[in-house]
Amino acid sequence: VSGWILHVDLDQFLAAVEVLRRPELAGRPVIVGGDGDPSRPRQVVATASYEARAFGVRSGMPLRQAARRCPDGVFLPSDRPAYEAASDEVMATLRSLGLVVEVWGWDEAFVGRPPASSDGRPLEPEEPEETAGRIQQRVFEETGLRCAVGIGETKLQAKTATGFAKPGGIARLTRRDWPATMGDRPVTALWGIGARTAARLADLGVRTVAQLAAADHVELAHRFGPTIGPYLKLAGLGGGDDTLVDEPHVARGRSREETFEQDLTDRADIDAHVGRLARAVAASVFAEGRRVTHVAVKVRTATFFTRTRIRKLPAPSTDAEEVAAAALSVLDRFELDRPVRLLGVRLVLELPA
DNA sequence: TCTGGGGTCCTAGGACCC
DNA sequence: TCTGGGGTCCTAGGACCC
Repeated sequence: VSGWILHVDLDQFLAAVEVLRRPELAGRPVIVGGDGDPSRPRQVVATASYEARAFGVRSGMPLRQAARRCPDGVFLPSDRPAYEAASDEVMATLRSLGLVVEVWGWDEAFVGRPPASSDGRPLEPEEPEETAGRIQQRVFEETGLRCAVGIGETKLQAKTATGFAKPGGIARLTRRDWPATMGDRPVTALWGIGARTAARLADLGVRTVAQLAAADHVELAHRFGPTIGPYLKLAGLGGGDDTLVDEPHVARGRSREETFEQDLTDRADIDAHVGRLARAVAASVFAEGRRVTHVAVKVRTATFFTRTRIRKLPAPSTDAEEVAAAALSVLDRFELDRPVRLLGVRLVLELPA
């Protein structure tokens, strides 16, 4: 692409989709997550509308806690197919504007203007804010959804700028104003740096973005490895990837996991659930013509102790019964002597030639 | 009022071979 | 018998993101 990278992020995506099909919910605190019943445990908030966030409801919060904070909230079950359909519509709208689109999850995309239109004519130069405005207008017209747009020279700058644009605005962040805008912020303000990495950086005396930008890259490589180490310093400088890949994403794996409302203690139950999960994931990948190379099983006990084991199949498989049998054999390698809270099956997929 | 589900990528260490 | 590297494959776990 030429020039700018834009990052498009849909506002309160799941809640917005729900309000679209139930307009009477507009302006009300809407909380999407689990099966929508906040009286049941072991479910969390997927997305809260801004009205609900005003009550302190956040993503990842247990639904029961959300219900306490926001007793008049409208609790709705998570409806994946609806969100996938809405997401597809948004991405199609972005492409219809002649933009290069790299999809980044349900509710995000990096986009850029190609150097020439599809008929080969060079495009007129345009200020990125103008492009951003057209994106917001068209996405709203076509889908009824609002989005924030960040503008930068790299993906990191654009994505960071989006944080300043929410909700519904446009913001630009460049190499030039990066130090003044980001320098004093904690390193966790950077995409890809979480609490763990921040704690390890703090051991080196690095707490702010400016300190990270000035850190010794040899020391970072030594402490964090040859890939992550150099990336950290680059992130401190606001640099990094500035290319867009508009090929459709090819999934590396697919998984299904389930937290049980009541812990499982009976081995026959555990086997039955693992078999069921394995067959379900296998069916969904075989429906897309993919082959399975590895089968992984995840077990979380009542104490939240979580372990994963994985086995490579002798040859790539398209046989659901073989996958289920492999999952059960992997399960056999666990010591199942504690009540089980969660079971999961993940399949690693062969990359298409 | 304990802690979802679905992903991706990276690193470390052991096994094994030359 | 001991010792050394390098390289690849495999699994487990860590970390992060939406």
